[in-house]
Amino acid sequence: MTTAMKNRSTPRAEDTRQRIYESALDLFREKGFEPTTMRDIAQKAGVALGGAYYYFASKEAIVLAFYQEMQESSHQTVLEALEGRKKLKDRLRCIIELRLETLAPNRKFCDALFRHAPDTQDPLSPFSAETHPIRERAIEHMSIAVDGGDIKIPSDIKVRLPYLLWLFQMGVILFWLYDRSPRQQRTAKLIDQSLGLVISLLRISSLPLMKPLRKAVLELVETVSV
Amino acid sequence: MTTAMKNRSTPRAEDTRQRIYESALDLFREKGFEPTTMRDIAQKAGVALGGAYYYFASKEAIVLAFYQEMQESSHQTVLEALEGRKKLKDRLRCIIELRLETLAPNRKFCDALFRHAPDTQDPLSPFSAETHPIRERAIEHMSIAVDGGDIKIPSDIKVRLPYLLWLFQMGVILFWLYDRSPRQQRTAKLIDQSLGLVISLLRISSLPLMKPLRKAVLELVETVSV
DNA sequence: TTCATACATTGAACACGTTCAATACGATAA
DNA sequence: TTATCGTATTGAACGTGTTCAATGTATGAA
Repeated sequence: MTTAMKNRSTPRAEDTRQRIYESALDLFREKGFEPTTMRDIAQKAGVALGGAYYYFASKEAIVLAFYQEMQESSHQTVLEALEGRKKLKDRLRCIIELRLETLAPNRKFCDALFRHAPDTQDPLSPFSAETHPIRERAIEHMSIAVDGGDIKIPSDIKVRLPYLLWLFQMGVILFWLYDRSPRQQRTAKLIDQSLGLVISLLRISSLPLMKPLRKAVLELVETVSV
Repeated sequence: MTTAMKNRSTPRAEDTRQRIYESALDLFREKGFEPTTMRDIAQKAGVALGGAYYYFASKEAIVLAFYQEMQESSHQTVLEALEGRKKLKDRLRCIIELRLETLAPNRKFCDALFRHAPDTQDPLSPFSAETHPIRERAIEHMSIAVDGGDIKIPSDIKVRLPYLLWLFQMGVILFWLYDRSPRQQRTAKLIDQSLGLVISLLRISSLPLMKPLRKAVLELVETVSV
């Protein structure tokens, strides 16, 4: 949608779009998503109210544009950060912490991203068909992290593991968004503990004894995610 | 809040409140939460718009009242349904299926319950202090299910297990709410598979070998839920 | 009966996200 | 230069959830 619009758009239009986008993010960062009104955004960008809707389908679509841009611009950074790290635990931690660092200045409005999350039909849901490309790239990071890691993954769960790790990451982000503890200490603790658990589970999952359990988990994942 | 109001209220007022409540639920069931307007509700109840707000703090508060009422009225039913069932798997399935049956006619608007779920500060969140009493009763059901079940639970996880099972139940409900498959077949599958997995995990967790893993899980739960 | 008071009810008004018909603009063709 | 046409921009208007000052109403005291 965004791209299609870009093709036909004047440089001038692209400029207006950018002004609206950045005004919105500034205000979101300052006041949060809900307290910021579309009238605020339009005014700061120097356009009429309707102008904002010419470039963005809705207020939430602006946040989605941010989500998309963040995902795209993070690709290279993630690859570089993974260089030299061999332990899977470090590689996963690396991805998650990078993401939180990027999100940190935008913590006040990112909750809007999860507003319609469970509704997979909603275009703005992280699980929707519309956000599929964004999601795939995030999952790809997990895939890379696993492949270059030090832990042997049973072949049967290997296909779904990146998706599960992405889910895990989304959970951490969600927790972090609403973590009111000073300096988000609880999130730090959560990451430590849950990463340890994930690694333990992955190690254990290789035991021949665990085959039936692995299978049960996989079937469940299939049911949930198809 | 509701109770405090009840104490001082005239029978006439209680009648008005009930009319508003039932009109709202009727409309929610028919059209869903969002498409139903407070003006619709007021009109159907035969009061002015402001009247609805005299009895309910917000549109979502009406849904919360429903949630509360459902939880209260389900207590006896759950106890009776658990009678005679010995296998933990059956006991858990029983509770979950009862809940889904109760929710089924209201499926169209229950998504409103999860709208602010992750924000534990939001009074309407199932995780908030305000909804603590409702939550506790639901968790108590799980406690009863476990206690009367056929599976020996390690003492260290026994305290937190009911809470975890409640979380599990909430997850199932959330999945069911957005399950578009015919007759919600996917939810049925999910319940079967996940219950099997839960039981397997509980069995395994008793093995002495699993002590460190149990501990790791417990610490994580503590971090998340404090 | 009359008044006082607390409870109950009203509907206009507000701010919001969103829509849309009308208009301005700017590049291209004549 | 002028006319044309698709793009860009405008702001009034709509329907929404919510607020609130004003008004009505019943009940108990005098």
